[in-house]
Amino acid sequence: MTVSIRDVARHAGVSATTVSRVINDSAPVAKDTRRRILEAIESLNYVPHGGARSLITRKTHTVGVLLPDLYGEFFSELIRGIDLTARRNRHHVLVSGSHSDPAELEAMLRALRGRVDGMIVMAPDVNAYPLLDRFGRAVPMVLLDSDPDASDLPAITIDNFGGARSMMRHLLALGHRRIALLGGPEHNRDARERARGWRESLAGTPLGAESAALVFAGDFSELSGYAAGARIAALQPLPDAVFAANDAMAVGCLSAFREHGLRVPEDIALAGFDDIPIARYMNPPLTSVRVSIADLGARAMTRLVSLMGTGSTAADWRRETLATELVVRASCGAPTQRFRNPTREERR
Amino acid sequence: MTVSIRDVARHAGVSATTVSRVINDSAPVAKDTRRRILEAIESLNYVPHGGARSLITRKTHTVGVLLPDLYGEFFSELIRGIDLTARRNRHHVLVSGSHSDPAELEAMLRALRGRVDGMIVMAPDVNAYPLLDRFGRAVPMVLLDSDPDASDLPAITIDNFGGARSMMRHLLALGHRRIALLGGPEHNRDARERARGWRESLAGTPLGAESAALVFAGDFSELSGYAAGARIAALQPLPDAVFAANDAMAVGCLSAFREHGLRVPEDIALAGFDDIPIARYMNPPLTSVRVSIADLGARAMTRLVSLMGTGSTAADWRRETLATELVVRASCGAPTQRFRNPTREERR
DNA sequence: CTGAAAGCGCTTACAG
DNA sequence: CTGAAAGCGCTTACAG
Repeated sequence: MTVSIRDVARHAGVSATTVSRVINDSAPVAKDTRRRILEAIESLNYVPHGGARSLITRKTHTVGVLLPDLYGEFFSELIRGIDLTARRNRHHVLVSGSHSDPAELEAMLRALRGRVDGMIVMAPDVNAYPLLDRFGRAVPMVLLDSDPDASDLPAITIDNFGGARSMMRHLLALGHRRIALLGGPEHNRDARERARGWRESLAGTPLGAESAALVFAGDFSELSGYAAGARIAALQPLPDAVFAANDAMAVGCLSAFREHGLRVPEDIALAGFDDIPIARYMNPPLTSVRVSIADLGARAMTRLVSLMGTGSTAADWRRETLATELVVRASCGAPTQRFRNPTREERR
Repeated sequence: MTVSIRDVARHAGVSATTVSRVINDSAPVAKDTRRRILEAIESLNYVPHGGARSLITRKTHTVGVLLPDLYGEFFSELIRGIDLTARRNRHHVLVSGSHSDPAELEAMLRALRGRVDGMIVMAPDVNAYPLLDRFGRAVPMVLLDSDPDASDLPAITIDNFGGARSMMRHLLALGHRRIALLGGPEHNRDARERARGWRESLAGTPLGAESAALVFAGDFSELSGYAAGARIAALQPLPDAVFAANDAMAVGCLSAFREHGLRVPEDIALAGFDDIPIARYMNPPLTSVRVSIADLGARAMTRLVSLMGTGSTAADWRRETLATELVVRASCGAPTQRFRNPTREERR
C-alpha cells in the first residue's frame, strides 16, 4: 500500500542507502544513479516517512506547546507567534490546551515523549512546578510566565508588575484617585503581578487603606468582566477608574457600563492589559498595556530552538523579561490621540 | 542517557516483550512479574517512546491541522473546538498556519507523512484542490469550507449562503434598502458565498441594479474593515446598512463610523458574520450570523476520527453543512433584546 | 561512488 | 505465563 524507501531502491536498481543519500543529499552519488532514483521517487510518488526518520536521527523537528486554555485572542496571538517562528526554523508545532490540573498536564508531558524535541509550557498553576522541573530536566523546555522563585528553568516572563505600575502612573496623572481593580484568576501569576502593581501604586496615595474595598474578582473572561462591571456600576460613589487585569475583562466591563448608562471615560475611566488586537477598535478605544503577545510566543520559540540546538537543557538559564508599553487611547480620559492605523507588522 | 524498554526489561529480569505486555496490558502477566516490572519502570522513570511505538503500530494518534492563517478569533475558536474533540479521542493536534500558496501547502502535506494519522485542511485558495485531492486519497482528510464542486473529499461546510440570506431578510424586514456589502478576500469561498447571498437577496429589490456600486473590498481583517468604513462614511447618500462578510471587518468598520461621527444603528446599520465571542460586547452589540466556530472544528475532528477508524479515506463521502443562526443584537436597529448572558457552554 | 549490516525503540505473531 | 525473532522505515558507520 504505502511506498517505502526500499520500494524506491528496488525500482531504481540500487540500495536503500543510496536512495537515502540522494534524498538527504548526504553523500556524493553518481549523476546517472541520482537521476534514476529521482525518477523512481517521482513515479512511485514516494514521500519519506517522517516518523521513521525521527526514530533514527533522534530529532522530530516538532515542539510541544502546552497551554492552560485556548480561548480568546491572547492564546490565538501566542500560538501565531510560536507557529511563525517554528516554521521559520523548520519545526512543527504540537499544541494542546486546557491543562487545568497537574495530573492532566503530566499525562500530556508523558505522551509527548518521543514525539517532540522540546516544549513550551504555560502553566499558571503553581502546583505544576515540581512536575515541570522534573520533566524540564529531561527535555528542553521553556516556561511562559512562570514564577521566578518556583523554578529555574528557562522562562520568558512578561513584566506584569512594571506594566501595571506604568498604567497606574498614567491613571493617577490623569487625576484618577479611586481606582478599582478588576482582578484575574486567583492562582494566576500574571493576574497576581498586575494586582501587585495596582496595590503598590496605591500604597502611597490617600486611597491606600481604603483600596481593598475596590477589588473585584474576575477570571480573565469577557463574561466575568461583564459581571464585575455590573457590580461596579452599582457602586456609589462610583470609582474614578477601573484597572482590568486583562483586555478581555475590560471589554466585558465596558459592555456592562454601557448598559448601565455609564459613559467611558466621562463617568468612569477604564483600562486593560495585553493590548489584544481588538482593543483599539473598542468604543471608546481601550487604553491598555501592550505585551506583544505574538512576540512572547516568538521569543519562547527562539529560545527553545537554541536550547534544542545546544542539546543541553540547562545551558541557558537566563530568564527573559518582556518589557511592556503603555498604549494610551481614549478610555481613560487622556487627550485623544489621532487613531493610529496598525502597521502591517502589528497585524501579521 | 535516555531509558528504553530494554533497560526496564534488564532491570526487572524479563524480556522486553513482557514489559510491553504490562505497559499495554495486552496479555496476561504473572502477578509477581508485573510487580517487578512496574517497580523497574518507576525506579528508572521510564516513559515509552511515542515515536517508536507509532512506527510499529502505524498509528501516531496525531492529526495535522493546516490552516491558511492563525490570526484572530475565528481561528482561535476553530482550534479550540478541534483540540477539545481531539483530546477527548486521545489524539494530538499538530497545527500549522499561513499556507498562503499551494507550494507551501504541499511542502507541509509532505512533511506530515508518517507524523499524523489524518488531516483537517482549510484551504480557501481554489488552486489547492488538485493537491488536496491527491493527498486526500493517501491519508484520511477532512476539508473545511471547501468548494463542493472542486473536490469530493469529506468536508464540513458552513452554510454561508443561507446565513447571508437570513441576515439580508432581517435587514430588509427592518426597512433597510440600500445595503452595502463589505466583502472578504476575493478567492475565499466563505466570502464569495456570503456575497452571493447578499447579491441574490437584493436581486428582487429596487436596488438590484444599483447594488454593484455598494460593494467594498476587504480581506477579513479589522483593519480592512476600518478602511472600508472610512470610505463608506464619506458616501452620500449614506447606505441604510452595511453587511460585513465577517465580524472582524464589522468591528473595524464600526470603529471608523464612530470616528466619522456616525451613530450605529441610528445613522447606519451594521451587521457581521461568524458571531465571534467579542461580537456581543461591541457598542452597539453586533448583529451577526452565528456559526459556532468551535463546533465547526469539533465536527471536523469527529468526522476525521471516524474516517481514521474505518481506515478508508473515502468511506464517508457525505458533505456536512453547518446551519447558521441569525443573532439579532442592537447594531441594525431591531427592537433591543435584553442582553443575554452567554451560557457556560458557549464560553468554554 | 555504492552496498550490507546494524540499529533507533518499540510490538507482534509464533513457539513453548 | 514468557521469550526469541522479525520488522516498522529509515540512517549511519564501515568496508570496498
